[in-house]
Amino acid sequence: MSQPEITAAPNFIRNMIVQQREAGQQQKVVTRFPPEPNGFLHVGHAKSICLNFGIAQEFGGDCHLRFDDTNPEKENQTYIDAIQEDVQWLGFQWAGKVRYASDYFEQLYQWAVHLIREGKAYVCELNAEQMREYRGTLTEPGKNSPFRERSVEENLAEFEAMRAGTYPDGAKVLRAKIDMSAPNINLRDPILYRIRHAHHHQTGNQWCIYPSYDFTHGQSDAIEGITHSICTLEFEDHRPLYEWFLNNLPVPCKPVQTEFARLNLNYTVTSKRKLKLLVDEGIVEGWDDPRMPTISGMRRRGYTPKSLRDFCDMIGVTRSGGVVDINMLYFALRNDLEHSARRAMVVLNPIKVVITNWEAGRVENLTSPSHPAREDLGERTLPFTRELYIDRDDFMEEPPKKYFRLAPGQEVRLRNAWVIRCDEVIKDASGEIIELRCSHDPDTLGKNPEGRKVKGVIHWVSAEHGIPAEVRLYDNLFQVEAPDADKDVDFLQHLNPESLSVVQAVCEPSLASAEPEDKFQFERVGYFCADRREHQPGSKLVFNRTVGLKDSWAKIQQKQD
RNA sequence: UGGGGUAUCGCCAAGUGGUAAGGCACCUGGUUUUGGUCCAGGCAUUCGGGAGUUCGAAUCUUCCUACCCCAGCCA
Repeated sequence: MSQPEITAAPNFIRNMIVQQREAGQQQKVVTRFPPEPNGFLHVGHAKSICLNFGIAQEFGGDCHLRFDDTNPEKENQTYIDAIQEDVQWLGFQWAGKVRYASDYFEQLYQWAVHLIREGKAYVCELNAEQMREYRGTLTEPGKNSPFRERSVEENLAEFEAMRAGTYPDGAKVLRAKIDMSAPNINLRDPILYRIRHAHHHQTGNQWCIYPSYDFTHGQSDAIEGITHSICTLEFEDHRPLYEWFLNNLPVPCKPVQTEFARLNLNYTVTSKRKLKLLVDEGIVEGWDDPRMPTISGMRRRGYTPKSLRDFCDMIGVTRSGGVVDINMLYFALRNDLEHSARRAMVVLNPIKVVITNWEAGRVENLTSPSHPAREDLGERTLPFTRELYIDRDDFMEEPPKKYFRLAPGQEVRLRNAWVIRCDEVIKDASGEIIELRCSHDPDTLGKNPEGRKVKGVIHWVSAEHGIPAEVRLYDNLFQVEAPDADKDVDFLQHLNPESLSVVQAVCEPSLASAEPEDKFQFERVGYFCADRREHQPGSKLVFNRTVGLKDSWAKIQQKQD
């Protein structure tokens, strides 16, 4: 059986590259994925990763991993390590070594000096508040800084003094001299360098001035020979500035910036600030909490790299900003897991069943394929005994119409085993059902009973052989489609109080040897993944619910209500 | 009210002057020892709105409307 392939549709960026190649303009393709190491990567980054690495792959080019590390106060090595792990886990490998914008600090400094010499940059001593006033507003032009016309010599000396550590944080900045009345605010003499007496994770205490994003990104692209600098829409306004630097500096080449719409997913927040808040406030257990839309969270939840890649292929790449339905993600997930996950029977909410016409002590070792369509996955043994557990959901004392499961006097198929009939319901003093007494039809193993149709099939586990496991049932972290849509309502108000519930389940014995990150379909229930951090084979079993199976019975029930 | 963008089915998205692909979701049937998977079928006389050009427009022109981004010494 082959797995259905989801292939990337052509998009405007790929089309552009194809056209460039046909026109003989751009033979080589070099892209880059440029995260700032100030947080963990999330599903939105996955889209960018798949795009940048995917294009390089498709056109036989390279994709670099470059940390955009120009703000030492917010960045650290933990993020750098996590980001690399995430990219590789997703299935991509960058060309050459990991790169850092900070590798280019000296070159950037020299280029800043070049601009000063050309009379295109100056040291400004306006403080932050004054700077804001001078900048003007969206509708009013700004006005020139009183420091704008300093001499080249003075600017050179001042900039050198900035680098030398002569001034405290915030005292002065280096600005480009462009146009304070430009309708595009980014062109109103943007800041090139600011003073930050901070330790940098890569360059240590070598620098106390740090270049801004705008002064760093395009030039870094040029240094690396990037041909296509792909970024999200909010940087579109920066493109004139990106090009201004490339046009005014002796750079080795001129990369071209192209923007696409970032991913929005309903029931999800994808803002680093908000994700960090969830972590810092202890609302989730960390960046890799299985409820987080971070790549590491999704990994721990049980997503496969392929499911994420498929999802990115499905949603496409455009310039129109929409909101993708999370069901698309779930589809890509289930689609991959359906094919790759081994099957197992696990009872989440056990109720005891006694097979009255089965001798105590008798054990029948039944077997079942680990996957209905993949012999290569082997089979497992399912011991059948007099006492079993089934799920409480699979029994109803007063079943509604179309309920195919177990009910008094009604028959049901035990998956991979016999058909049983419920003869008696045992309750405790409070009226709660504690046991079902059933009889099995010994002539129904591997074949249908004669003369009657048994439609329902339920899963079960031997009470004697079943093994306990902690099962974590995850659901959406937010209960509304757009948690951060309303600026006046804190997005935390929309947290789903039932995003996690923990149950003690009983598993079929084969699960005892599951390794961390092994993925299973608990038949009729959903897909589960042995927890990467806490699951211990043979001793402490911990499974995370990745996503439930589609449940058409639930739909029927809803309609009946 | 300045600048930059975007508008095609509930959602994503092809389409670039020749008469609306596909996927998700949803709905019908069929198969099935998972109410899963799979299979078959259905699901935009219409492309944000108006006017115009044309034999012919989602695609061209024009006017309008809605929404998104920008006033960090963040990226």
